[in-house]
Amino acid sequence: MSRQENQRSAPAPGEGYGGRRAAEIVGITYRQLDYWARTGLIVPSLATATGSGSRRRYSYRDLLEMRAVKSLLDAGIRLELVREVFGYLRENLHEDVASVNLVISGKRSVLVQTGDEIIDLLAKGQGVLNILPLASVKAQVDAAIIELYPATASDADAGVADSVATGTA
Amino acid sequence: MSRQENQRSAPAPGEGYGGRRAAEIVGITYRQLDYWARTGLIVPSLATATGSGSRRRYSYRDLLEMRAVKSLLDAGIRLELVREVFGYLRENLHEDVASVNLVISGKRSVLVQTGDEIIDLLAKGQGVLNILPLASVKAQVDAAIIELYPATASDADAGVADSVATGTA
DNA sequence: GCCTCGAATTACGTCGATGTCACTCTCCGG
DNA sequence: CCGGAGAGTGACATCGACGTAATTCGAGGC
Repeated sequence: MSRQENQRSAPAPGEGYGGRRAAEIVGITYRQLDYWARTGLIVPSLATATGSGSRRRYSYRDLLEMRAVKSLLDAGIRLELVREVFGYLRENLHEDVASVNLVISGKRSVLVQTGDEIIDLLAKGQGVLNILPLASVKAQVDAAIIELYPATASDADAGVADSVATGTA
Repeated sequence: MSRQENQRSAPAPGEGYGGRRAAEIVGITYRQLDYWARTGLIVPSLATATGSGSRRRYSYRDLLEMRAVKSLLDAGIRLELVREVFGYLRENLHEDVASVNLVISGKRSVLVQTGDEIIDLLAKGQGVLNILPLASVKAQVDAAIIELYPATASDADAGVADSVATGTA
């Protein structure tokens, strides 16, 4: 939406991330990436697969989404719920990725900034709250890129390089 | 642990809840109750099954635990994680059920009282937090008992009858 | 333009968490 | 003491979310 990243028939090499690379960076298996792409959970936005032998191309933003999915899975959340959430998340996710928490309350999802809002939800809501700090998602992706492919680390937009110093692997 | 509720060979009729009843009150299918009992997730504490034709007997506390499980499932959490959590929960669950929140942070679980503690966990933790208010669990069980079987409603210990007024079904 | 390498695809298997259904056995009332 | 109702059991099927292995086919190097 900001750069010239509309679907191009031939993305420049080195632009975006291939399937295997993306899976490695995010920390999932290739099979998961493939399954997610086929079932429409995370479709590569630079280039989708067009048959055997073609290449998927994932944007940096795609990596963030995939990492968010993995974090939710690691937290014991079913993929089914993740699917529902991401419909909402994609519409409401802007550039302020690093300062927002995703809160899943039953069927609804909200993006909140402060912890006080969470306490509000806790007081009013009857059920379970699932909270994902998006800052950690970005930090983990950036750390993985730098560790695995330092050359392409420029994809992470500038100004957040300081928050990566915590990643250790 | 407080009353004389050790395993008795013949529990008095009307004491505790049978399998079908328990499932109805908690709001799960009988198959789920059965599966949970077989796999050791929630074992009826008054009388376990001893073969075809025998009867399971669930205590009120069992109902609370099952309702907690259902709430977590409804929130999109995998049963596998629930199993891990309940090992901890059973050890640390006291009479203050109505004022505590269960917080699942990765592999660890904690019981917290105030919302401030949750914000602390949010700031320090890297991953997802799952929060279950136990008060709502008790409220839902009590409401269901009163609506379905008002005669046996004395099983819910006194002093909480006021908190049931919110239940509507 | 061909050839190979790597990425996608297909086919098949698996495992957990149930739904369905027929069957068996215990308990309780008559 | 006997019969039926109801509760647990077993066998089988299902569905999502992958794992594994073999197969295919586009894309870039020569």
